[in-house]
Amino acid sequence: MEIISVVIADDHVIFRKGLRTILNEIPDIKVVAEASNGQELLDVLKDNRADIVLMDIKMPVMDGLEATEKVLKKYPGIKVIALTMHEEIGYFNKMIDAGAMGFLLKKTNKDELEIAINTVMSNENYFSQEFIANINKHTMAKKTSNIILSEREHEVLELICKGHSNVEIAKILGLSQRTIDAHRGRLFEKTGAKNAPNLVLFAIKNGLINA
Amino acid sequence: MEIISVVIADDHVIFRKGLRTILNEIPDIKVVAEASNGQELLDVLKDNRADIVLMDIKMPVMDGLEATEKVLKKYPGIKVIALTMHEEIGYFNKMIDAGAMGFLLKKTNKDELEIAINTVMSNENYFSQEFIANINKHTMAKKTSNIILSEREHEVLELICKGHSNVEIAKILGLSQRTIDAHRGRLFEKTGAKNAPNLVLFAIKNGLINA
DNA sequence: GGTCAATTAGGTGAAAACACCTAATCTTAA
DNA sequence: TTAAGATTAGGTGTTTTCACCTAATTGACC
Repeated sequence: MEIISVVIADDHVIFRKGLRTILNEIPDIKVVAEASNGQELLDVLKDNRADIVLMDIKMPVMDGLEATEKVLKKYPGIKVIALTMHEEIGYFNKMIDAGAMGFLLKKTNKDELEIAINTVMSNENYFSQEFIANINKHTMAKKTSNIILSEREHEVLELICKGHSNVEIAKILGLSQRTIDAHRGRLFEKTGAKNAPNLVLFAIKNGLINA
Repeated sequence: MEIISVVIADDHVIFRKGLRTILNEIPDIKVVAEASNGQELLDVLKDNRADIVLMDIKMPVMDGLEATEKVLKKYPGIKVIALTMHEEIGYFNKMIDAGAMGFLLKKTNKDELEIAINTVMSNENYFSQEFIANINKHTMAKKTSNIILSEREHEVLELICKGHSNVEIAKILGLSQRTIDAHRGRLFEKTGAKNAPNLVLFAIKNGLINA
């Protein structure tokens, strides 16, 4: 069995230390480098061969989404496992599109880390149980992933999230209230939401607006 | 100089490991125990003398707020330092009331940890720079930090965020619609929101609900 | 050239939200 | 013990939301 080289990308030094400590307890796994954001990750990968990147999503300078795309473009052999907080579940599809092969919650443990790393090393996807549970809940309820909003709908959604009424939005966009009403209705249809708060949550979960 | 005994309370094992690793690198500091929630913390304190508790706020079973109150009631000599994510800034005042003497962001480092621990050991408060900066930003913008919601208000807010109507919330809580209406009105007053979407954003920005 | 989706906009009407008011009860703190 | 805040609930009335319709225009795609 060969040694598996892991690079950690996370902006919290405490979390990196903890992850490194735990991973180094696992035989055949070695943490070769750490990075505190996507840009740093690209830099350290120039000097370090890596099999796995454990990637946080929210990072300053360059986030995990962009970093995943760039890393996989330059180093297609590297396998990216996303490490996400509960709240960032909305990024699931985006990270899949970017090429991530695994998804773990940050409250994971040594055993799951070992399983996840071994699974993706054999070219299979690994998604944590709790994560799948949440995804299913979302997809069941509102098929989050398939929803594609038009530009106008997106625009209206943003203004709704900011707390503007239909009349206000109409004024801002220079349209009739009835038009905004129609867009809103279509947003409800597409997202499965039944009122404005539902829409706000949807938008935040899917990273459509910055909270 | 005596050895400072530290207990860590956080539900993320990776974070605990990282914190322990970093703290053990500091001379005169020793991590004597870990707990994954408030209840466990109370249990481990029965068998371990502690000078400092590094306390996460969001924890299952018993959160950091309740745990801080109970710990300080039983062991008034212990100093609690809150370790918080960016989003939990809204709990600042509550933790102060509960008796926390320090506040650190989870993206802190070894040097700041050392300073914070030494500061509270000499009976002074320690609040991280970024934390103070954020508090100010919020207070400037909308006095976020001063806003303290009552239990009921918090409960109603959560249900509003989930997209429930007043009638539904009334049914869920077994109250009159008018009562929910009153609570909602008070939420508007306190938060400065003017409609439900505003409330949802407020709640998410202050970590009051999990998106 | 015809179909499809997006964008625009209107009518109607029920339901919900939101504003502004009073007021009783209860707990907690000064 | 009084004052303050939390929780409860009602009255009244305006505004907004949301549902369910139709329908014209535009641009894209096959």
